[in-house]
Amino acid sequence: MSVSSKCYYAIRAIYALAEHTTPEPMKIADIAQKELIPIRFLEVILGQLKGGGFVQSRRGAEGGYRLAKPADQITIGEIMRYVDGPIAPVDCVSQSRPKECAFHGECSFFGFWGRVRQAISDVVDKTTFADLIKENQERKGGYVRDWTI
Amino acid sequence: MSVSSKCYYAIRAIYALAEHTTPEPMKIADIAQKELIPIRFLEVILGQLKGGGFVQSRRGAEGGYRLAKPADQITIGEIMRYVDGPIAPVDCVSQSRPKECAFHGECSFFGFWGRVRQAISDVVDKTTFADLIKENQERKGGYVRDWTI
DNA sequence: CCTATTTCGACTAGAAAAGTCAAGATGGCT
DNA sequence: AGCCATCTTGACTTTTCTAGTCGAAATAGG
Repeated sequence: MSVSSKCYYAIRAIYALAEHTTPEPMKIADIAQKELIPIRFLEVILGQLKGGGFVQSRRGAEGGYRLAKPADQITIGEIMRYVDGPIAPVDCVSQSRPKECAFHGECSFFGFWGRVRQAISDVVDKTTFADLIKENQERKGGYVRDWTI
Repeated sequence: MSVSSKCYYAIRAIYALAEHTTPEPMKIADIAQKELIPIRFLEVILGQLKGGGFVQSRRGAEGGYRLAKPADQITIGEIMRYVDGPIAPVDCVSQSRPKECAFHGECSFFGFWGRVRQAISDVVDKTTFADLIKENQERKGGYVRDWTI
């Protein structure tokens, strides 16, 4: 029941990009340093995330990465699914590509595993990176400036 | 985020023993056949479960395994933890043996992973094997005879 | 004593995870 | 145009875990 380190790295990389509000893209080396990710491995991961449409890159000097969409439109669950595959304790209760097990419709555990999967989804699919950033600003600063009118 | 097949086998083995209500112990071969578990692998698993105090064994002819305590006193979560280790998406939020990560108290994800772990625990630690058996009797038979007065 | 059965530890093949590396393509800057 | 920092790609390695397998010993009942 645990997330691969690759997946956690991916999540942290996205988080770093989400916190990086200035317009120029963020360099791989900066992300790696901030989030303590092996730089060569991070290259691989960012390449994958680009393929999934989560980040964009700019080459050349002054190049780097930035988010492809606003942080409040990316959930943690999306990234977990994209990097680690379906979120399901056993294959037969996967939402996206359920796999029939040997017990077909007569499995005594189908309902149970379904409830486990739902419990996880309820957390990870309802949390966006914007939510996390806000949560941490509150925790650190004690308050968050609210710009809404 | 998935359970090892060893762990799922262990859960199914316990379930088979819980359903086996006659007094004599149940043979490994019978459990293996009923739950579709490779018999040699099941030997390994039952040995481990015995070490954890979940099952008892009797050797020799007419030997076999039986539960060490009633089915309503064994939760799925216990078995999962015993076989697969702590139930936690990342090591730092494990209840039993949390492992400090490189970010110490300043981790932006600590709260989030904690909520994920809690969501899972809320399901697996509150479901006993007796609950599962009852659920399946209701599903199959349409009703369950209630022997309580 | 004999036999069925459990028990135990060692062993292994294969896959996946985690990370490394080198060489080439690209784009901004001077 | 030329330089250089940076991204891009794909192959490669190393380590760890998974999912078993196997053989021999111990044991209990008949």
